[in-house]
Amino acid sequence: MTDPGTDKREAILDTALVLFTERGFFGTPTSMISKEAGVATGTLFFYFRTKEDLIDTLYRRVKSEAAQALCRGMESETGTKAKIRRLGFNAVEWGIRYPAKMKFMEQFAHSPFVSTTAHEEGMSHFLFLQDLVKEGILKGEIRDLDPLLLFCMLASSLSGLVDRVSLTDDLTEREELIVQGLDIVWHGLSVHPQTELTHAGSTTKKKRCHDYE
Amino acid sequence: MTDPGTDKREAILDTALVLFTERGFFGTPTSMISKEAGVATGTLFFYFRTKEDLIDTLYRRVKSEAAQALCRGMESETGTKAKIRRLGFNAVEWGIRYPAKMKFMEQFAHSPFVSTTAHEEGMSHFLFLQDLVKEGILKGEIRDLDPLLLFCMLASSLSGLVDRVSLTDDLTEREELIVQGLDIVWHGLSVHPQTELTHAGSTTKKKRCHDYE
Amino acid sequence: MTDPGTDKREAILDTALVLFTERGFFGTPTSMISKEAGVATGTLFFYFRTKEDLIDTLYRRVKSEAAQALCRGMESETGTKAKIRRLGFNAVEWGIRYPAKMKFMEQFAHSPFVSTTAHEEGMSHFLFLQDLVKEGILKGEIRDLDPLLLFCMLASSLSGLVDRVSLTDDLTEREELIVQGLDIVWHGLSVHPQTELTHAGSTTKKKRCHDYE
Amino acid sequence: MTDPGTDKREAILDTALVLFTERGFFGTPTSMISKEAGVATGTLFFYFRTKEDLIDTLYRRVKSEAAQALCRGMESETGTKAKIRRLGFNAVEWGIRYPAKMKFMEQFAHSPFVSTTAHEEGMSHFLFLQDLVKEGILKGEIRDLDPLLLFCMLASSLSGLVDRVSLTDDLTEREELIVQGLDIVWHGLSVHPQTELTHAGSTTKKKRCHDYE
DNA sequence: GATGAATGAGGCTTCATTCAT
DNA sequence: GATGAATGAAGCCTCATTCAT
Repeated sequence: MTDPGTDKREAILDTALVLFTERGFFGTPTSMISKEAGVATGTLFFYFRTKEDLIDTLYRRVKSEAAQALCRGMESETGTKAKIRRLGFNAVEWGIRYPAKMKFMEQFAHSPFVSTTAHEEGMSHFLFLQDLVKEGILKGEIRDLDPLLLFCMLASSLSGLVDRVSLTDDLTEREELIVQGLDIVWHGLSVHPQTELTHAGSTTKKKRCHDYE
Repeated sequence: MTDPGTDKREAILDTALVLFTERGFFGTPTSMISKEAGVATGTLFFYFRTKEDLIDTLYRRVKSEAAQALCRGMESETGTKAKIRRLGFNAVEWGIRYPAKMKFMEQFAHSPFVSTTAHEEGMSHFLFLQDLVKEGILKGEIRDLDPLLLFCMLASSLSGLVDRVSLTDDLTEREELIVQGLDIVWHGLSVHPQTELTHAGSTTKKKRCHDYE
Repeated sequence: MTDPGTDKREAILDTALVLFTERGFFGTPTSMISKEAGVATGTLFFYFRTKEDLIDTLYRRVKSEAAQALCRGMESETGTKAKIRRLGFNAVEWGIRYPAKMKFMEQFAHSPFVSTTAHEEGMSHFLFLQDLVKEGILKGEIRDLDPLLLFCMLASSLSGLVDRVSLTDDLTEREELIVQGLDIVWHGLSVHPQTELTHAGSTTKKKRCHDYE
Repeated sequence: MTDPGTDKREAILDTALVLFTERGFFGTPTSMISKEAGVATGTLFFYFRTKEDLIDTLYRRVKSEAAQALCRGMESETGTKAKIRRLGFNAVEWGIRYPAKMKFMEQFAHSPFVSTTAHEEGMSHFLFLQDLVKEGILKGEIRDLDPLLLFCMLASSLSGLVDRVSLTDDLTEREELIVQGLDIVWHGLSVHPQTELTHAGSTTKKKRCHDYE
């Protein structure tokens, strides 16, 4: 059913992702990757010219996948607030569901082992976020500050939110934290933070969700 | 004046800090450290039992130094807002002034090469931030949300701010960005964000600064 | 026209010859040979059991070809002097025309990668040279010295001559050098070197050539 | 007595020389060299940056040593004939005494593993031979042919002579062959080959030697 | 006949660490 | 305290060869 020629390549990529995040780039011998992936040492170097080529490919793939996850359902949202909320939910959901990929992105975001071109390509997937910010400013919904600053703080805040949410396994608590976190984010960025969430501490999820709409 | 026997130790630590941030832990051979520091290979292992011992020592030192920098002038501030503002300024200033140390902290914050005890010791220096948040909540100045969430988002936001500020060399622009960034942070966390900055895009720095006081 | 099944075999042999001389035996991966020859990796091992089998086949072929080139027109020459002159011209001409093959022979003449049997077979093609020397001795035209010594010095001298001639691209100069070189050789070997070339530096080719006849 | 720090370096060089000539450059793993030399793998790379650095060093050393051996006693000889005779004896003697070094020079004379600068440096040691040839031409003792040609053929002839002499272990036969070979060389190069050796086949060594003087 | 993905032993080199001086 | 030659385990990568298609 699956392309047999691609199976090993995929196995290597999957294994490498986990090992790299657990042990770092230099901490993970290629021999360990191939052994864990169930292939021969040579096979790894058949699909990837070098160890760096492997991490580069991995980086591009994860970045692109993350960007796509962030966009999910975005087009059906209308206002900037709704879009940011959707973005935040997507981000947190993805970060929680794929902790290894999340960690991988954080760890290698500024890594010298990832080539400059891969870094740039990875960054390009997220340009739509800057557009989102700029659009919000034009619409008068987001404060008229440096767009790049808004983008940086939006991104880092979401990352901090994922960190916090990851600390608990309770789904209800998670939901609660996400709502709180996104509210903080929106308060920080928006022009009219008066329309803030007032029942942050409540447990009636449904209701809170309406506040966003 | 200085203990001559400690000079070499210091030289090793200073050199290692720079090299580790530039090239990573595994990317920096101990031989390179000793050569750059102007000592023999054996000397490094006289002062530090292993390479990991060296990075551990470095980590403790930088973390402690960073924490101290964050606190500077904190005791003279009264309100929570003022304290957070002071904290933000301190953070950005330190991050800009010691980019190597900043990068070191980011890079090794979750590194497996730093021992667990060193990580814990490093973390303990920043507990006062959580106290600050809790105190703000009690005083009704910070929103009554999960304190750990507030802490995480405060920390990550400041980190994002430093990232953005580091992208420019223009001192005036930096000042502007810091003011904007801290304003966003405060808006996100505070109970009454109505007292917001309204002329963010203006060039009248002085005035904006007064808004904070 | 040509057997399509043999085309690939020939392509492999041709490519291998060039690559082996350019890069040596160990410096030339079989994968490089097959790629340059435009065939798959497996194909090479269909025609040649091992890499050593390939070089063995190559060695036999080149040696045999070289021997044949040396003999060209030999039967029509009568005296020993004329035969040696013809031999010399043939040798230099072949060495100049097929530098890759020449280099190949020099390089693998004592190589352990070529099997002993191939070496012996290759050597056998040149036994006629020893016969030539012995015949010359019997006829009183070549000095009565150790025949094997005469053979060794004849061969090495011709090799040195090719080396020198290869250094220039000018055809006239080449011709001149060949004549001079063969004269030196003949002076060294012959019983009556009194009939020597006297106008070595002149440019009147034709005349000098007559001296040989 | 001997410098202990240089012992290992020398052991590596000596071992490498033998192994390289026996098995070729690529056929000799560095691990084999270090094991045979009785040092650790790392030690080889402490003294030589790379495997190529090792062969380069070896090449320079052997070439320089060979050149020096060729010159031995040269200054006390007066005529060109005597000098060439001395040269020939020196060459053969050295080639016989150090067959590994001889083979090394032959094998790597055109090797791509030896750097261009090492090749040039090696060649420079033998420039005096060209001067010798030119001087002989000026004195009217050597034929007025292309000096570079004379040099090439002198060198290759001596090499062929060593090859032949190496085939026997009998000292008397060797002496005989050397005398014969040098006579052939001199006949080839000299202006007046009439003064040739006439008793080449005789066994009275002493006498033959006088013929040269 | 022909292909090329897959194998795994083995090569070159690095580097943390030791220890005699 | 300080040195640096010496060690050898381990890492990245190559490549001759096989085999299912």
